[in-house]
Amino acid sequence: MRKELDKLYEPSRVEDNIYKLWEDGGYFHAEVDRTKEPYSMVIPPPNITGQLHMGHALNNTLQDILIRYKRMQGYCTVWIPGTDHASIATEAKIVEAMREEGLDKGDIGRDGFMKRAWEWNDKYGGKIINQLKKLGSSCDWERQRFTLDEGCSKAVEEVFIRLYEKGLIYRAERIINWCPHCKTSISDIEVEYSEMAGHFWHIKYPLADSDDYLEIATTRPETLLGDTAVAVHPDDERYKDYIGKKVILPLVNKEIPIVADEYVEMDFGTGVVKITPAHDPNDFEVGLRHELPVIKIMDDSAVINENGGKYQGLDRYDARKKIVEDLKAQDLLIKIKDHAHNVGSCQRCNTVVEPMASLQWFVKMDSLAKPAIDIVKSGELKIIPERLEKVYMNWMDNIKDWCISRQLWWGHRIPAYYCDECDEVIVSRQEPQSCNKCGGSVRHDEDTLDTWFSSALWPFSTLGWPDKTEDLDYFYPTSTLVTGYDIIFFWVARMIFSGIEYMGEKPFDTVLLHGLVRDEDGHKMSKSLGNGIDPLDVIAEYGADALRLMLVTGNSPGNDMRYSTERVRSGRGFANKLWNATRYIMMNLPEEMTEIELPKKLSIEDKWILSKFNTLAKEVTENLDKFELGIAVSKVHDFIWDIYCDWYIELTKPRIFAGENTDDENSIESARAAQNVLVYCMRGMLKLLHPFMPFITEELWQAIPNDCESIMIADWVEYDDSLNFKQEEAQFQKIINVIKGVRASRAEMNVPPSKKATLYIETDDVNVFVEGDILLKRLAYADEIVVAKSHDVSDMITVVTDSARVFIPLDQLVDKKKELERLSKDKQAIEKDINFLNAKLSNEGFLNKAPRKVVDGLKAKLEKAMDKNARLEQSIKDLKG
RNA sequence: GGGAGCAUAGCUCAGCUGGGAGAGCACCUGCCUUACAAGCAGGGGGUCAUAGGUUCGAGCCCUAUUGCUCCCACCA
Repeated sequence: MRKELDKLYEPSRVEDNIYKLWEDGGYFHAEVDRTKEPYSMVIPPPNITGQLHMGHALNNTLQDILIRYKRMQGYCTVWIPGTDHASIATEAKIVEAMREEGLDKGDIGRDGFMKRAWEWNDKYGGKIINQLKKLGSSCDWERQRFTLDEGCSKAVEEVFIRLYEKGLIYRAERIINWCPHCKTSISDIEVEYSEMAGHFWHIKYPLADSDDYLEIATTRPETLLGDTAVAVHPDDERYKDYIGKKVILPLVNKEIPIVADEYVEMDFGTGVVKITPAHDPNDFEVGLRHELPVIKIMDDSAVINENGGKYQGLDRYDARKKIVEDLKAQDLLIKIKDHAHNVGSCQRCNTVVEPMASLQWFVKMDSLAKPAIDIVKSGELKIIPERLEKVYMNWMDNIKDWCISRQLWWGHRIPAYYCDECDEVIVSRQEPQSCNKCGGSVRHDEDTLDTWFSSALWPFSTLGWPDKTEDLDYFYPTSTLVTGYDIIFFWVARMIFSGIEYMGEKPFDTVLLHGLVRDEDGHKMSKSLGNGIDPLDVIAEYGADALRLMLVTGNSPGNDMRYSTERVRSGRGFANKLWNATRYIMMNLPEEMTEIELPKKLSIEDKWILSKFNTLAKEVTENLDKFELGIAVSKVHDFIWDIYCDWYIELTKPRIFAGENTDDENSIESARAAQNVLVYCMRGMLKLLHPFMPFITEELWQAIPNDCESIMIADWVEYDDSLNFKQEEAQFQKIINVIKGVRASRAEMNVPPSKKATLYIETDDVNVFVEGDILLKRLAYADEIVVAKSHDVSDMITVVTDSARVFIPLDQLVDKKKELERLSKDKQAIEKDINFLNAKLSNEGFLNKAPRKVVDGLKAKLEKAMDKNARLEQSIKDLKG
């Protein structure tokens, strides 16, 4: 007995089982197969602290569509999953958890902390992986990786050492961004700037040798504690005479020089700038040029340190307040002006970052950036959409050295060792016993590396690098990288230069960038706003397929989209539609029909749909190859709903019902043909839809007669030229036009379907309409069809198409005046068309320059319009009698 | 300061190499027609932001303008 399908599709009852079937069947895993073309992707590894959010859902839906499509096409596919240790985010969470127990990092020490962190990873790291499965992601779970696992760590260490040996990694004192909350340095791109209302404090800096003073404007008065000079522009006439003299630093009462530096802009502020080399990147540069001392005035928590004199121990903002008060008291404050300026905050914790001079590790970017620019410029590595290439280029062109050391414990520890005796720096794979220069004792660098340092290696570290593995050899470079445009700098760019540097080859052929998923009102979904929608809730209520469909429909590369419950619902509606279409097939399929084969004798509507399906398969394939996923899925959706369900299924009903309980061989044969075509097209549609909606298509595939045992839809749809029936398609369109015309007329007059009528069809295509007799009866609500070259009738409702006139004898409804009005209206419309077409076709410029195809298309249209017009004229004449 | 995107039906958005404007939802009318009322049939609704230009032809290409959004940048 066949499994009977329920009336409603309930995704929650099938999705988990289906996923298990795939996993158990090893469907997602592929060993290297050199007889096949490889297609590989690496997942953007979600953070172990993370919860699946809509961004992940979109990202992984797109990837899953691509990998399933390629897998079906017969590529040897691999999609490598994994997670990111997310050093700063994870460490922050653990510290927070510890705080609740009344502990801090110092209490438990580095080893104790690491133990906790690994426990955290064991406990929560797998969570998001399971959530990805709910979405249907067909990752190769046997190849799952973690940025801190042994292999990835080995890759990180190898890269660090190689770059160091090449002179591309160096350690130096530079101004870095310091987060006083996370208590670590962060890189430039981890700082987010926002405009804030602030002030300009105009302060007197008295000259040392006179009563005169210089007026200085600053937005951060507290930094004056670290001033070691003031600067003016060398060409500034106002201050020329002051250069080389000294001012007395207010409150600190220390003499500092007045220097000339072109960095100062004469037109801005007062034209005099205080120089605080330890707390401003520009001032740091000025300081280097003038050999100024670098005085740090804050500690790790942005509290004023011993260099701040009486302000020591005050938080930076309290110090600001106090300093302003003191300046005022000493009559050194000239004025306070409102001033909006950009303030940088830590991307993780939103604390205002403090620029600070600090000894850190950096990656030298110049030589790494160049080939990474060239490879995109040359088109060897494609970025989709193309316009985002500019964003990439702009960043790469202006790239600065990358601060990679972090004062955190959760991460890859920097493989550098320092000699206590002679300050020798040793970078080595193995911990040295003693200094190789002086024999003194060494200590390991306390710091770890930026999380993105390890993610940058992801496309090859996951394939086994630095070992020469078969996976690496076969699958690298990977094929497509799918990620959000918001991490072009953090990740994409760094993977590109890393791939080129270490592998000598780009990390992927194509980057497919998508946008953000916003909430229904267009706002960014965020935890702090509390407007995030949990994909798992959506999946539980509507099914993963519905969510996936919503996410991919109308999605175009690089564009943001809005989450829409309404559209998820229509996704579920579509799943149900497909479910019921299959249900219809199975309800009407004889039990003994377990295999299908396209019959030799196909009716006109069979050829019509097969031909249309064939075109669909071709187009969808083309769209997918161009990464036009949204367009592809719309086409499949529309075909299934509008062509297959609304037309073809209805067309099979009269044939299938006629084939039941009868001995008539023709009827049975016709019913069988319909059944075979129904299943044939359903198979094809399920295949085309499978990458987008894998669960329901799999479930239905197993319900219909298919050529596989249990596991999937193994292959993609092939375009089949023998199924191209252009002529039948055109002919059948004539029948459709008549059906539509009749329905429209009847609807206009509120005639219920239950009221049947004879249709008198007047046409030159008698055979076509005779063949469509049985269909017309059902779909155009007729009890009888009379087809002839001409009919001599009167007092009937008239429907005119481009190939026929149809007369409907609904006597009591016929109102000559109204009929005339309706036909005249039709005629007006068609005349407008004809005028338009004639105008175009008599335009010489158009005839000479437009492509042949377009001209021919319009000519054909004109011909049809003229046909229809002639019929309308005839009918109007008849009516007027 | 530099750069990018968006502006199309009441709402949310497609529109792939320029060839007579599309979908979903909403709305109106009629249908429980033996797959589906989460449905079916029929229908209304758009100066494609504005102004120029290129072209036989522009929602699409060019220029300018307006409005919204985003990214980048050290102006103290």
